[in-house]
Amino acid sequence: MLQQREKQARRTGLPELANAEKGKVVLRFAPNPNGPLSFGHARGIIINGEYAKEYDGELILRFDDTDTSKKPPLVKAYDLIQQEAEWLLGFSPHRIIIASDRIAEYYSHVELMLEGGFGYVCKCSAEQFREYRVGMTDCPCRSYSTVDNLEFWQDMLDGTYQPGDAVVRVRTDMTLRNPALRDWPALRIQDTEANPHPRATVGSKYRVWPLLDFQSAIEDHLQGVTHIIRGKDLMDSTRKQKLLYEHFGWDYPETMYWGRVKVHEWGGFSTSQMRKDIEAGLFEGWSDPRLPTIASLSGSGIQASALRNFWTELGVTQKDIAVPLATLYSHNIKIIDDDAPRIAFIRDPVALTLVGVNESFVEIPTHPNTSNLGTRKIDLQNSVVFVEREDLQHHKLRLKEFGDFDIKDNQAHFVAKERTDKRKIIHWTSKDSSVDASLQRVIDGEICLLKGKLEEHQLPSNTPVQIERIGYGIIAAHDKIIFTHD
RNA sequence: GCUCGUAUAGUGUAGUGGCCCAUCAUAAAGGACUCUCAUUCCUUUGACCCGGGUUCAAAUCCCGGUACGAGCACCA
Repeated sequence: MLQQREKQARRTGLPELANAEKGKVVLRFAPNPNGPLSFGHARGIIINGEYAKEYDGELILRFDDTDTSKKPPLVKAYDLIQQEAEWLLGFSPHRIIIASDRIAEYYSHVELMLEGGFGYVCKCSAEQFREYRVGMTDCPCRSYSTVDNLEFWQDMLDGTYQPGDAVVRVRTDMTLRNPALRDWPALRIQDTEANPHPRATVGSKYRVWPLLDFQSAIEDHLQGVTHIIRGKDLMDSTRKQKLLYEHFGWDYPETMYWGRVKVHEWGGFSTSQMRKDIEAGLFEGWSDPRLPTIASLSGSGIQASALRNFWTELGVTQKDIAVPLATLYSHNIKIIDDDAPRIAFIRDPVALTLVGVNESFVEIPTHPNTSNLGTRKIDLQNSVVFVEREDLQHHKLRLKEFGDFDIKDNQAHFVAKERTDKRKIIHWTSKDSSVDASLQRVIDGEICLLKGKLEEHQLPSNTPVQIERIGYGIIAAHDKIIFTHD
C-alpha cells in the first residue's frame, strides 16, 4: 500500500469499449437515407468507424429505410451516403445492409414471436391503445390465441387490414414503470400503393413494415453487432429492445450514448427540414455552403480528418452540448496549413504603374515556412500591379516579397528592394500574372461572389490554399476560390 | 403527468475517494517570431450546479433540491 501511483496521464482519444476483444468488434451506423449525411451524422459514422479501426473490427453501414410516407427515402441518397461515409472514414464500411432488402428476415422473426407468444396483433386504434398504456391496463387483443394471431398476421399481409387497423406488438408488461416500454409496436401497415417505396426493386412489394425498434433489434442480432453507440434519445429504444432480446433468448450488445449537439452558428439540423427547404428553392441543393451537410463542408474545404479529429475530441459523453465552428476550423487549419500554397487575391483591385523597376519578373516563395512547395513567378512585363483599394489609405507601402514603394497618382515609385522602414506590408499581384476571378463566401446567410484579381496558378480543383491576408479556401476553378474560414 | 438521463473555466473535455488550491484543447487578452490580418511559440485570465450526509479524506460515493435534455409516434 506504500506504492505511489504514477500521476495518471490524461486519457487521449476515445474511451475504451466495454467487453471488447480486438478483432471481434462489430459496430454499425444506421442512417435513414431520406437525404445525404449532415454534420450530426458525421458523429455517428466517425465514432463508430474510429472504434472499428481501433479494435480491428467491422463497421456496418445500414440503411434504415422502413418509412415510406413520413420520412421517405431519397433514391440518390443511398449512393451519396456511401461515398460520404467513405470520405469521412478514410475507408469503406465493411458491410452494407439495406433494411428494405431484409423484410423477409423480419417477417420470419415476427412469426417466431407470434408462435412464441411474446408478440400479438393489436387491432386497437393508436388513441385507444394510448389509454391502455396510460391506464396500465391490458389491451383486449393481448388475449388472442397464437392461432388467432397467426391468422391476423396473414390478414395484415394480404391487405384485409388497412393502415391503422392493426399493428404487431411486443408483449412486455402493461404495468412497467416506464410507459415507453409497455407493449411497444413492432410493425405497422403502410399504404405502399399510394406511397411506394422509392427503390424500384421494392416499390409496392410490402404493406407491412417493421418499425425502428424491431427492425434494428433483429438486424443487430443477425449481423452479430457487439457494440451499439448512438444518441441518448435512443435510450428507451435500448430498453425496449432488451425486452425483445430476452424473449428471443439473445444477448444484447454493449451500448454507449452521446448527447445532443448544436452548433452555435447553425442551431439544430434536421434532414427532413433541409429537404423541404431545398425543394422549396431556399437552397441550391444539398451541397449549398449554407447547409450543415457533409457535402457542403467538403465542398467548402473542410478536410475529413479535421472532422474526425473534431468528433473524437468531443468523445461520447451524454451531455447536451453546443459547439462553436471555430473549434472545427482550428482542426482544419492544423491539417492544411503546412501544405497550403499561398496565393494572392486582390479585392477591389486598383492598378498601379511601376516606376523605376527594371526586373521583368519577381519570384516569391509559395509557402513561407517551407521550400518544398517551390516558388511562384510574377511577371512584370507590363509594369502594372494590382493592390487592394483599402491599402491605398497609406502612401508608403511594401509589396510583399518585392520591395518598398511610394504611391503617387496611381504610380508606384520604387524605393528599395530591402525594407527601409516599418511601412505596411501588403499582398499584390501583377497584371500579367493574374486573372479576373471571384471569391465565393457566405456572408450573413447569403452566398456572395467577391470579384477581384487572382494570381495565376496551376493548382488543381479542391486544393486547399491560404489566401494571403484573407484566410483559407479551396481552388474551385482557375478563376474561382471558395472561402473556407479565416 | 409518468419514465430515463446529464450537470467541471466563455465553449468543449480529462478526472471513478487521497496524485487535483483540478488536465488538455479551443476562445479571449498580452507578448515573441515572421516580408500575410497566416502558421509557430510563450504568458495571463478563467471551472468542480446548490444543500445535506458518509469518510481521517469527495469533483469523484449517498440523499434531497435546482437546471437542462430525451422518451412515452402505427418517425428514424
